[in-house]
Parts: sequence; structure tokens; C-alpha cells
Amino acid sequence: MSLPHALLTALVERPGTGAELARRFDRSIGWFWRASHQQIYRELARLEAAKWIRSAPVEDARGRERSYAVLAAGRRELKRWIAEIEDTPRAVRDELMVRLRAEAALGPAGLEAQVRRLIEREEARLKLYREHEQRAFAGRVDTRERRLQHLVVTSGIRMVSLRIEIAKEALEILGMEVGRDGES
Amino acid sequence: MSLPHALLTALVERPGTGAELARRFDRSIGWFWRASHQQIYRELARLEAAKWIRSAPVEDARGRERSYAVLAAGRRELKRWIAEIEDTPRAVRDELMVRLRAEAALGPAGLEAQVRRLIEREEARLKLYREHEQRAFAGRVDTRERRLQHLVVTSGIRMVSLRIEIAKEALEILGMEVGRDGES
DNA sequence: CGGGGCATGTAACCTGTTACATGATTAG
DNA sequence: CTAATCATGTAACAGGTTACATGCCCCG
Repeated sequence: MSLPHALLTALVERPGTGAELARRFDRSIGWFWRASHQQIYRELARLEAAKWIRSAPVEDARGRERSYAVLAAGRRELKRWIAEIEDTPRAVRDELMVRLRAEAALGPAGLEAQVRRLIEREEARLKLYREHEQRAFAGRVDTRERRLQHLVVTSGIRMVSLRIEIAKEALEILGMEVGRDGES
Repeated sequence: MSLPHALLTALVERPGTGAELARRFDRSIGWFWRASHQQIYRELARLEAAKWIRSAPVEDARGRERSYAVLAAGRRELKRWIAEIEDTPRAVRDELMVRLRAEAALGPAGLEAQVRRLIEREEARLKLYREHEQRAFAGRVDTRERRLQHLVVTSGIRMVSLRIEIAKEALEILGMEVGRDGES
């Protein structure tokens, strides 16, 4: 389970409030570990109870905004976790593949429109990722730290690109008539 | 949520017992939707309660083995689901990326060994997938149905390959000394 | 000063995981 | 005959989702 450690990482990079973290999760960290604001608040409360982070009311704040920062024990925990053996091989979840296989088993069922929507969404996402890469890294990928950060961003780009490529191939096959060979 | 529909798909492809489904999930469907045997039994009970599948004791069975098969209502439900709008943009979960980003934030913390193990695991998986592709499709990718099935299998291969490629690039960066440029 | 939006939650529920239980079957 | 294995579960819990609640601020 990684949510607490994703949050610790975000807060090591820069302290912030719950809402700000939720926004950052939408912008970049969340590319690889999505979390709703409810999850984030619940987890921040746990991390504070464990004394891995501390919070303080934001000065001049509207409402009850609190800013969170990582404590020494939190850094230790994060460092420990990085090298921890990950024995659970991760839960794979890809609905498109399940649907493709279902359509293969049942015959045409209207998956094409669905896939077109998926392609649109993923292309929008790809555009966003590429813009982020330009903005954040424009030519400056020098240190070990920045290389690692850059690898994470480009990995996102490559994974989304692959998903789009596969979805487009799926479209071609879905367009075929049943029983036809298509090799004509 | 797709587990019920992954199970329906598996049972449309071929009826079977709970344990057999668990094994099939390890072999191929589960590449894209993993499920433990406990989950499978629980979900089979629900699907039967919903009258989407029916079960019968296996003839000459050892123990209380029951074989499940999809009913007409189950096929209708699966067909409906295939074309359903998928508005939840899917929960992305990639621990490696979270760890890379954490190591970028904290400096070297022993991630290299972890990544090496990951590469080994993924390469074993890749080998498995490739063997499966050979065995199941050897040259015979003719009909629409088989093309879809083949796309699912090759997509698995391509996704795992990309993960390995990225992990190997990560290894190179992780091996760098902090503060060095590496462009020497 | 009233309505909409925002930050921070609470509650109920569902999914997925972990640990264990039971009875039958097969292997030695 | 006994031990290991297999199929089928049960129970308890942690993680994740959805719907709603509260109080403050800012805009008009």
C-alpha cells in the first residue's frame, strides 16, 4: 500500500494543505497514484497521529486551513519504505482489456464508441503530460534528482502513448465484419 | 467495477468450477484483472443470486465441486456492460513510480536492489506471456474474434516490455553518484 | 447580506486482502 | 492409515468510493 508514502513524498517535496495536495495529486503525483480528497484527509490524520507529519493552521487563512510538513520520523519511514521488499506483485486493472475479451466472446456489442471516447480522453491526458514535461524540464535534466523526476514524467507519457496505440488497433479490429478475414 | 464481468466473460468462454476459474485467472484473464480465490467464490455466489449464472454439482466430483455456467440474463448483462459508458477514468497504481519519486526527493535509499528484483519478476512474466502467445495463436489469427483475443495478449506483452524498459533506465540513473552529471 | 464556492471533514458502503476452517481426496 | 493437498468457503479488517455536512470566505 503506497498512499501514505505518496503523501509523504509530496510533503517532502513541499509542505502544503490538504486541498493543495489534492490539487497536486491531480497534476502530477496522482498520475501514478490517484487519491480522492476524502482519502487524502483521512490519511493525513493518520500520518499526524503516527507523528510522521505535523500540521499548523495557515496564517491569514480563510477557514480552518492547515498546512502539513514532514517530521524526521516521517523521512525515516519513507526512506525505509523505498527499499522495502515489495512482495505483492501489484493488482493489475485494465477494463479495456476485459471489455475486448468480452466482445470477442459475445460478438459485436457496441464497444467501438466506447473505445473512441477512451482515445479522446487519453489523448487529452497525453497533451497535458507533454505540456507538463515542457514546462517543468525544458532542457534541464542534469542532476540525479532531476533525471529521476524526468523519468517518472516520460514514463507516464510512454505508458499513455502505448494505451492509445493499442486502443487504435482495437478500433480497426472492432470495425471488421464478423466472419470476414480482413486479409483481402 | 469489472470483476463480475471478467468472470462472466470467462464463463462464456467456457463453463467451469471456482477453482478452475481461479487457475484461469492466473493464466490469462487475470493478466488484466487479478482476483484471489476468495473474491472469486464470493462473486460467483453473487452472480448466482442475481440469476446471471447457475451452478450444478460436478458429476463424479471429489468433494463439493460445482460447475458454473452463464444464463441468458448473464449474457444480456455482459453485452450491456461492454457498451456502458466508463466515466471513472480508472485508478492508476504504479508503486515503482512512487518509489522513484520518493528516492528523488530523499536521495539514495537503496532502491536499486528493489528494481533489480522487479526486473527479474517482470522478465519471468514476459517469458510466460510469450509462451502463451505461441501456444495459443501460432500463426492462426484469422477471425475477428481471434484478432481481438490476440490483441489482448500482445498488449500484455507490450505493456510488460515497456515496464521492463523503464525499470532498466531507472537502474542506470540510480547507479549515478549524487551531484554528478553523468554526461562526462 | 445572500448565494456560491472552497477547505475540511463524516458516514455508509463496497471491494480487496489476510488468516483461518472444513471436508474430501490422493500419495506415500 | 496418516499426511499433504485441494476445493470451497468464513470472518475480520483495511483501503477506496460516494454522498452528504459544515463553516468560512468572497462576489455581487
